[in-house]
Amino acid sequence: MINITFPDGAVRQYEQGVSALDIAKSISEGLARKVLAAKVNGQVVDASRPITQDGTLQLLTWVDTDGKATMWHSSAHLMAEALEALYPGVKFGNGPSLENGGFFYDVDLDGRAISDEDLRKLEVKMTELANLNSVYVRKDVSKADAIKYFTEKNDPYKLDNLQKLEDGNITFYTQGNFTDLCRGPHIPNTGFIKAIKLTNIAGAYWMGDEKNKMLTRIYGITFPSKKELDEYLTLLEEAKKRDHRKLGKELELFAFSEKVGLGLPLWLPKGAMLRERLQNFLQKAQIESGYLPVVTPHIGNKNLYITSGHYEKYGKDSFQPIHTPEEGEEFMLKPMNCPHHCEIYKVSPKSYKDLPVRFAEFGTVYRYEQHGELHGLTRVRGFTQDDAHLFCRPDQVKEEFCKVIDLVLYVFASLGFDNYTAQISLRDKEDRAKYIGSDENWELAEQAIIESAAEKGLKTVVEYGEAAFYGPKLDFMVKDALGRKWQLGTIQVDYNLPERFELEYIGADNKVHRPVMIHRAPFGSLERFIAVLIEHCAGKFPLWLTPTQVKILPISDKYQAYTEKVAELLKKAEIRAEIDDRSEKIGKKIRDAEIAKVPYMLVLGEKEESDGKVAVRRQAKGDLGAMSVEEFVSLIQDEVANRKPFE
RNA sequence: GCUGUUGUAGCUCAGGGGUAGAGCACUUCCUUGGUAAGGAAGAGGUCGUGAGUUCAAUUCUCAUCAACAGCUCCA
Repeated sequence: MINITFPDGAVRQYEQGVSALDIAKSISEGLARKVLAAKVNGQVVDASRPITQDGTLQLLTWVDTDGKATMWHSSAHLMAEALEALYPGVKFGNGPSLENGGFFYDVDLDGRAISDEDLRKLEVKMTELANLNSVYVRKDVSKADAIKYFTEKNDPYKLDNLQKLEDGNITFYTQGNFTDLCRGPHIPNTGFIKAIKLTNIAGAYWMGDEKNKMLTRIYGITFPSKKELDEYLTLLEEAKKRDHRKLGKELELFAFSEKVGLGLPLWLPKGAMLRERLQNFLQKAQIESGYLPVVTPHIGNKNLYITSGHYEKYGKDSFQPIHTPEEGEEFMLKPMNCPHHCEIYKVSPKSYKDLPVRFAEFGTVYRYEQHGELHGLTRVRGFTQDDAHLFCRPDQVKEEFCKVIDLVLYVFASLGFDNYTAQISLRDKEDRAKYIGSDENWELAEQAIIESAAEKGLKTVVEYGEAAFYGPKLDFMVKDALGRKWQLGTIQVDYNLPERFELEYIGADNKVHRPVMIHRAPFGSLERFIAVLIEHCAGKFPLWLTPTQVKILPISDKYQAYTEKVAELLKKAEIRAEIDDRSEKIGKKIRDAEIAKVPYMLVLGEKEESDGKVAVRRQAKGDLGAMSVEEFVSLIQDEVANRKPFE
């Protein structure tokens, strides 16, 4: 007999070799019908796997993240089975479940194109196969047998995968007529898959390497019932409504023009003013924290970037140099502010007493981003970084770094961003050739980041290979409406550029020393930050940022004089108000203001004029009743001063 | 850059080998209406661009540009 400990702490005895499914059945048949997989001693396994020794057990159902992931992974196998039935000879790459929900399978269709119509046929086939309740059967195989199987099947990708696996550690899973190389686990049988939606088709390089063949990637998602699928589809629709590209157009914040150029955003008046408020907000905080504003030009001599190393690394990803007609000198559109700031540092000799110095600039930079990468405001070719470079003594690095973390967290908190991930981005463990500088300096920089993050009690994840070429980073990652991850704030410790630019200061020992540089940008770029902000608040900006704070809605033009008087009072109180004096009914004016997501509406008619009041309506909430203009002004000013989120 | 999809009015979209349509927005007129759409009339498009097939192309074919989804990249 073995002892099984349940999540609630209860311990029960079972016969050795009992499966999670058996245990579920012993509790209730109903539960057994819902079990997708099991977590035994913290490891997710098939519910049918025999348990041979004492341990903890958690039965995984649809409510568990691991349960969902298992179901989606099994769905990928189901799709593969359907593909093989419809397209004999199809070759399979990898088919995992996805963190954001669903699964994909990369397949080689041998040049055949697949259309949306084909996806519908594939869904039908999958449903047909799912209804057969085929059991997912696990089988240990030797490497030789596995190679034989896929050689006969003529599947080079599976053979590729097999190469990396060790003998004795290889399993096949078979359901119905389909067998796959897979470590599992899987759901008990295909019957659990009740609702299927194949969402889209895209290309993907084999093993993620652009030198390899591009396979067809088919995305899908499945659910244990039709109802859940419908809910998912509704949620997707809602997410699309938050898309900053859609809202940016609707709210007249920014636009793009083919004539101006790809990835070069045009800020419309409302967007530009919002941007400026954001900029002023941060500038104020920075000045309070001892930053010194600097301004540098939009172009710089190519030699500047050769010195920094950016030219060698990113020359191809920059706009090509501009040549001066007389001297033949080469100038580049500024892709980074740091080299300029290094030169500012060098303008005057520095003493250890001068440090740290903190140069801040809302610097607009230009990068030749790959055509296919351009995406709304999140990935553009011209953007403004809320950049600053801190030059400090080695003994000051940690303190300065911690202060920057505080600033980033202050910015995020002020805007109600709480779903971020703090990511420590380190060097690639294998490929060190991508980076400049000595191992010693890298280790110092990495240590400084890790220690500072720990000191601030930040919950972090470590990602290897995500560092900048000159140093490691602490990145603040946020997801957009459609679940895509973007880097916003970033803090980087850099021992390398000071060396390349030969930056110096005179120490207390009267000797020459090298400062350490911290690169940092709490927003990252204003463009990307605003994009994420738009999606975060679904276009309903906090009152302190929103372009139009108040819409004044007279009932009819009889109240024009009173309307103008109210507008004048609001203007004096620095409240951004607009009058809707169209010859429309009040219902229409309200509807339009609601759709424009204007936070406050003032309805002005006979009653208000005679009482000297305003009838206040809050967007999405409705009538708040009448109050005096003074009361309304202090209501607004209070909300602005506290930087309340819109709700 | 790669793979796939799309490209019709300011916006959202329908249509289809015989040179175009809806709703919203816009303009004018009527209406002066109390918390999410009052009525009427009007204006607006060489159907992304270029070439080919055809008596005829916005519709079919090819190329090109752009947008979208994903991959690769991201100082």
